[in-house]
Amino acid sequence: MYPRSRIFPARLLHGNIFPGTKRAISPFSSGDTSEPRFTELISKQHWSKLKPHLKNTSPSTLLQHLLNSMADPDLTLRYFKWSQKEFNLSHPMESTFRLLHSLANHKKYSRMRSLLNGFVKSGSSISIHSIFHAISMSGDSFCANSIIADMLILSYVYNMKTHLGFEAFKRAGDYEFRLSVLSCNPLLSALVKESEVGDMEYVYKEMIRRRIEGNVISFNIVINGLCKVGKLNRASDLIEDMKAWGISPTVITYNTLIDGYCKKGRIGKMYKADAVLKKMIASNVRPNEITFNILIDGYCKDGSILSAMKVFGEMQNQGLKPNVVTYNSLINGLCCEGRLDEAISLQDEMVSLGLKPSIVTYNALINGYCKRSMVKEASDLFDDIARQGIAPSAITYNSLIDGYCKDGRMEDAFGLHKSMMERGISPDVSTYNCLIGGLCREGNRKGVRKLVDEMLNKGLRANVITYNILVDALCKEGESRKASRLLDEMVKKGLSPNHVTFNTLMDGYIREGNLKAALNLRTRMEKEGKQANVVTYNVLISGFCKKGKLEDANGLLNEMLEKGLIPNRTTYEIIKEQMMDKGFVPDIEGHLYSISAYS
DNA sequence: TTAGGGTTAG
Repeated sequence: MYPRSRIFPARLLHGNIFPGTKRAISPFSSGDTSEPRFTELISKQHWSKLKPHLKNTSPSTLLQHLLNSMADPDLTLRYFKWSQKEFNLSHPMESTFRLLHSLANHKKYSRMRSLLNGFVKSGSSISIHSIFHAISMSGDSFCANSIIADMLILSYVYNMKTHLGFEAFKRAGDYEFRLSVLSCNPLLSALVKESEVGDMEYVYKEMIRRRIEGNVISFNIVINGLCKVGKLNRASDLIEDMKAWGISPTVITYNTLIDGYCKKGRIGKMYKADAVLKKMIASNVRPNEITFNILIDGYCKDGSILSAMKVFGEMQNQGLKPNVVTYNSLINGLCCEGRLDEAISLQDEMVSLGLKPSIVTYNALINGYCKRSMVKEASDLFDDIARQGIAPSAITYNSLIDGYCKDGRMEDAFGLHKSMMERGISPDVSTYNCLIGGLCREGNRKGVRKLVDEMLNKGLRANVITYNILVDALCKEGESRKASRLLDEMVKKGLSPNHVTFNTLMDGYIREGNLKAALNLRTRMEKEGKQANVVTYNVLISGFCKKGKLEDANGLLNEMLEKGLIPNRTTYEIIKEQMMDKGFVPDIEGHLYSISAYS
């Protein structure tokens, strides 16, 4: 059963093998009658009696002997753990894997997991290659090799060392270790959570190539990953693929795709989400509470409370009970539209149904008050929830801090920042973004610099929003050149500028009359795969208007409509104030009438 | 080991 003859030359096992160890004092040397005594001491955990013997023999030597003597792996493991702790040492990796092989051969899987967890936690800098080499050299059971490798990957993932788990997954192919869904699914899931969707796709493809049998959960995770990065068609196709593999999509599969359309879909996304719902029903998969919650939230975020309310009614017609999440989505939707009275009525309704508002409910309401400049009400609600014994979250603080900042009450905002730290809630990047935004509005450059330094000193990294705030502030101060340097800096730091970044800087160029720079920036943005959106068009149309190039502005307007982009209030204000009031009637057939709706 | 709600930027 043990591979010693193959792996370890005989002379290593039977001779005086360990440097500094004399044969005479080796506890298991041949003819030594004390072997049963040692195993007895270990099994009875008489460590104090065992310890004196380890003055002459190194703890690792004893471990080697236990492994060679084919002692009960439980006993060896017990000694392994005690000796590591007692002598604050790490046994050689080879011994660890010989022990793992022994445990695998006895099907002691939970013991293996715990041993591997310890190995992974010890954070050794040994390469995956060396580890896998050690695994294959310390046992001759092909099956045990694979089980150890599988569990090792799982340990990496559980200990938040996903990159090592991924590396091990890649290398496992070279050693022909056969992995299973037990490690692959958690690895796929961790990669999605860490936004490493490219790596997730690699794992998925390799699973197929290596014939690792995935299950419905594997597909659900991959579909979720694809949805998170907006690859909705691919996600949709995968549902067909899984059917072809004989795996039936579940309610979770469909919910994931519906949520993908709600959150990442483009034009007509709610129509597409609804189409998935219909397909799901046609496949005899019944929607559950979560399906309805996803749709309700989707309609709310799409600005259609009316549709959300219809779905809310349909959900109840189907005999499904709305829960806290359902109400939170609706309350937040109403708050975002400034319909606070209705939001509060819904809160009353949920309480009357026996549902307890959560911190998420209160955060939505606090934010709603702040957005309508009702900072007093927001702050009263903040105090009220504290009195109820509900712990505010970082988001609660951030919402109120932002409310104070936008109200110009920077002292109060910093007071809350201080008190959140006193309560043990760490300010995050959003907290700093709110405060930095407040100081920018005041034109307090020195304060901004100090705050950015404080944030970085805390180990927090500026994100895209931080940069966008700073870019905007510089543009508003007429320093678009400096702002463009910030754009380069963020790219250098590995952040990818988004629509807001480009549109803000474009707006800065337009303010300074530099239409050419704005148009160049649009080209750069599209080269980077970001198509102009409504805000981009508004900025550029306004830029042309300011230069008196109304025909060009009209051309852009048509281009925007042809792309299916829906003009917003700002678009119509530009049309009215910068075109029509100047006697130019834009040629945008059929769309002109909408202007009256905004005026 | 898989799905849903709350904060910050144009």
